[in-house]
Amino acid sequence: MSPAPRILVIEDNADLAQGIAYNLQLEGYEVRIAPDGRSGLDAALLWAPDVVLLDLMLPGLDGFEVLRALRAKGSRIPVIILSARAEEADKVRGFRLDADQYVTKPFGVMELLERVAAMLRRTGRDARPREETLTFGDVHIDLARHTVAKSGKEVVLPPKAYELLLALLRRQGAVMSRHELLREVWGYGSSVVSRTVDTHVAELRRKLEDDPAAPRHILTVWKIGYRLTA
Amino acid sequence: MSPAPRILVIEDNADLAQGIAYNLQLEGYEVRIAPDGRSGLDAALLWAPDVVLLDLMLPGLDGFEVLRALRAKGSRIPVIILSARAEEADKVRGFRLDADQYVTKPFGVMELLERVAAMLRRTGRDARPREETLTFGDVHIDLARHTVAKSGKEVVLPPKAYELLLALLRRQGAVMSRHELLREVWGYGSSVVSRTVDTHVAELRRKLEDDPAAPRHILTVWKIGYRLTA
DNA sequence: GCAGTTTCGACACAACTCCGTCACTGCGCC
DNA sequence: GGCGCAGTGACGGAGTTGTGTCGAAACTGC
Repeated sequence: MSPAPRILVIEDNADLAQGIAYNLQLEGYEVRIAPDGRSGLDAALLWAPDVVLLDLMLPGLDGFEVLRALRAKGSRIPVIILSARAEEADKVRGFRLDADQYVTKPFGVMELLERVAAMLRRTGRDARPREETLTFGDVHIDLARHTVAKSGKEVVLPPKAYELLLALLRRQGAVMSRHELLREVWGYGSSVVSRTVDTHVAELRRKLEDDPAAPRHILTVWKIGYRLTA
Repeated sequence: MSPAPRILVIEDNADLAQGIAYNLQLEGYEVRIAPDGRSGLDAALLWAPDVVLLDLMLPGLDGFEVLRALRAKGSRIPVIILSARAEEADKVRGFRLDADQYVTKPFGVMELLERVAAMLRRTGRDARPREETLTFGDVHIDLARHTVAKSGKEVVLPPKAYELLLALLRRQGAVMSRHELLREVWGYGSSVVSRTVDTHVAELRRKLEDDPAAPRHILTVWKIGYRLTA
């Protein structure tokens, strides 16, 4: 097995960084955290990560400066910018400095993982003997092609439903509360409270269960949330 | 073994806080109590707990303000709100401020412990070599999946029965009075007096004992309460 | 502007909780 | 050892709570 892809997270908010790192590690990546621009830049140059997640608002050297310095040194490491500001100006500025992705906070973990995976696929660094396809029951999910098939027949899932499915699948077997799912898929700080999750779960059941009324894989756990089992 | 997860309890009711702290310590957590909003906020920022339990009605700085201040400082520590008010408005307000859980009083200790454990599991801070599965006889309980299985076959337990089972299991071997069980599972101040506990015990026996009429694990201790043995 | 998607409230329904009643069992007292 | 008393087990129905479903409104990307 070749070495795990390395992800550098440059983010000053320790809790957020930990959360991201944890989820990346779950995926089998090697993760390092840099709490400020200076150490982030050093790590990016010395540790040779395969992807950099870069917060824009950093103490000292800010994200833009880190990115500029990085490119000035000739590094072409793929950079995914994490930003609280959704402003167009920032986005343009980011891409001009050759950022590869731009994710605005709050973002869902699933979205981030998807982008990282896509990035690694693109650069060919994802050498892990990684299953590109997940399975439960007679449902197959092709991560690279972003498609879902039930007993060989392709099923079209809209973005939210797809991410919800991945979130449930990632914790295969474990219960996840509605709120937890909201955080993973919809992003932290999401204030959605109502039947939203249920609606999407219903959609998944409708499209993926043999008998949506008596689900065998996507199960509800009373007072707790949902659970997916193979 | 890595350091125990740290739990900060911000709660002005000393008895309640002590009770919660005691039970959390039993689980192996390091616990600190803050009796008001100001000291709670300080502790949350300086002591760096892994989870914060936050009462809403506090002297001085109230719970909402603490949470807001905490988030404003960029902290993303998971917060579980403890509230006497069950009103929807509060709940929405709490989630909007990015609370992670919302538990309304009166709550059972088991429920709280479950939520804390789930929270730590999610953030990956729970590095203790923690059993994810409990066993007695041919019954297995998977905490992460929130499922119970008897000789391999899954048994569906409603929330209260599940919590009751956990409560009994936690004190494996020791007798627990009905009153004690009420406090643990149903919450302090619970004034339930009648056959409630018995009913749920009966349900557990019905679903988990080979011969519910001659229980071998969930035993009655006359005039005292119940006891669970392996 | 349109088609597909997402959100969200309303309502019906299902699951669960609780508690009273009654029968029964274990225990002590005579 | 029988008798009465308290405590427990079993049962079922009323009430509560949480979930599934549906449809309309808001939104998004093209």
